[in-house]
Amino acid sequence: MRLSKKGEYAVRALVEIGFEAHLRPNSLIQISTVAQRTNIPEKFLEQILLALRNGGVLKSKRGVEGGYSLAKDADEVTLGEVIRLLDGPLAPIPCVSKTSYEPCSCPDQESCGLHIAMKQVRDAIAGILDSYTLSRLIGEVQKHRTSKTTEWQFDI
Amino acid sequence: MRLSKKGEYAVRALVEIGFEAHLRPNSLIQISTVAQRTNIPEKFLEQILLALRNGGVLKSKRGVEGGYSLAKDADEVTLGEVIRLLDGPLAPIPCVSKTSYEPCSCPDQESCGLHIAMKQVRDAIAGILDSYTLSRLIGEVQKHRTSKTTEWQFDI
DNA sequence: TGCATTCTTGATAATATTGATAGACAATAC
DNA sequence: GTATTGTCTATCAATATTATCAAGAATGCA
Repeated sequence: MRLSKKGEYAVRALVEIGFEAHLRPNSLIQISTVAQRTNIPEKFLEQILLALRNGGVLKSKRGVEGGYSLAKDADEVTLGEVIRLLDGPLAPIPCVSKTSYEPCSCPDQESCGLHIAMKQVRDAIAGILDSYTLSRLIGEVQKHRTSKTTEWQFDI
Repeated sequence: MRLSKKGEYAVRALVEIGFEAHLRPNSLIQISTVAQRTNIPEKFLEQILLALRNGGVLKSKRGVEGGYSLAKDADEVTLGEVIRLLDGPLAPIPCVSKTSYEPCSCPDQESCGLHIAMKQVRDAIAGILDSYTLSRLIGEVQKHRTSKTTEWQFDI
């Protein structure tokens, strides 16, 4: 029942990118900067940001002064969307997935107890993650950061 | 965010064992029988049942007429307990796990957006699975089975 | 133009996890 | 004492995960 590092890094990087956009609208942020601030291996982060770009969450610009920025407003990006992009379906087992259903090996799905229970789990997870927007996340982070350390604000 | 085959098989096997106990109290059921009824590879199932036994969910008896049965009442076994035994913590990331916490690599956990969100996911998953008893599951399965096919009852 | 910068792409390596199999061993009932 | 059934340990193949490398392509600027 684990989120992969990819999914974890994706969310943390997005928060950083979204936070930057919040501080300096229309600015771009480089992979290397995000990697430094988040402790994510740079080359690995590269792949992740690319996936987010291809998934329509980020947009990018190459060359000097290039970098990444959000492709849409932060309140149109959900955690569910991000995690699905990097980690695939949210459902604990494929036979309860809405977005990518696959039958399981049990003799009869209708009477399969696991199926019945996991449908509820799936709905709970999707309910939380699909309604959790990046902007909400950034808001929470901001609250913590600004209340805790002031010098941080100048550190950027 | 996936449940492993081990976890999946464990639940399905337990339902089968519990169902048997419900039909014939004090009876034992053999690995091979469970394997046949559930389509689970027998030798793999062996390991799983062993883990459940060592975890206190099942008890066993060797030799002729031996087999497995529940070690406690079906309404004292929860899905959360079973899945933790086979798959480890329910938490999507270790830094929000209550049963086996581990710090993550993010610069500051308190202000980590992922942390904040995943705590909610963890609570939702645990809330469902830790209150979902085996007896409830068996009840659901029984409803489906008896309402759907009658011949099945004699098939055992 | 040429050059530095930055993202893009594909390949590859290292490691961990998963799913599964094999075989020797121990207990039980008859 | 023998057939049956669970116990335990080792091992394996396949796959997924995590991460790195290197060559390439776009961009801006001198």
